[in-house]
Amino acid sequence: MKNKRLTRNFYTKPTLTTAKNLLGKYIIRRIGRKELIGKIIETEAYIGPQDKASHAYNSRITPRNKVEYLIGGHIYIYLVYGMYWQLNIVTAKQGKPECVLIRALDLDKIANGPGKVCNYLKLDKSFYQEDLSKSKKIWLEDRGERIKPCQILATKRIGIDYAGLYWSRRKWRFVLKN
DNA sequence: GTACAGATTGAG
DNA sequence: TCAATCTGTACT
Repeated sequence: MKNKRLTRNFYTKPTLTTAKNLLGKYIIRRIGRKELIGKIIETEAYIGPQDKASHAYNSRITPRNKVEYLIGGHIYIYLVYGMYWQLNIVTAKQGKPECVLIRALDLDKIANGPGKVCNYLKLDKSFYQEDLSKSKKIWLEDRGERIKPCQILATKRIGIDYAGLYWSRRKWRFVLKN
């Protein structure tokens, strides 16, 4: 099967669906004439208005999170703890502040953590609001790998205990087994 | 202009 | 288990 760039309609599906669909897909980052390619092996969903752990909880709109309200396919990238960049992919339709955090990639080395993902892919603020369906610098491809439901592990989310047990225990983190 | 909290990481 | 670390955000 031919490598296929993911188009807009991949990103506009329900967020939990897209979070699972993203597993096993490839992220392509072009730097000049080089390409960095990594398989997505871990994702985490954030569903804005209802999700206390989300920046868009209670439909908040700030200059930082406003891209979450755009139609799926845009990049939401931001700095946390003053040191680490977090790569998110905006999902769902326009007006719905939902996104998926890319937590881990498999490149030549394993990027097992959101901060490392951005470090290895050399992503920073300049990618804010980049459109994955059009960008020449970064996009996603389906390389024909079939992921079976039994390969997907759903676990509780990470690093958001402050949001309370109810939200931190939601199994919205998806890991690709091996 | 200023206070403040954080979707992590790596060391112990 | 736990603290380093510092930018962007939000509010005055």
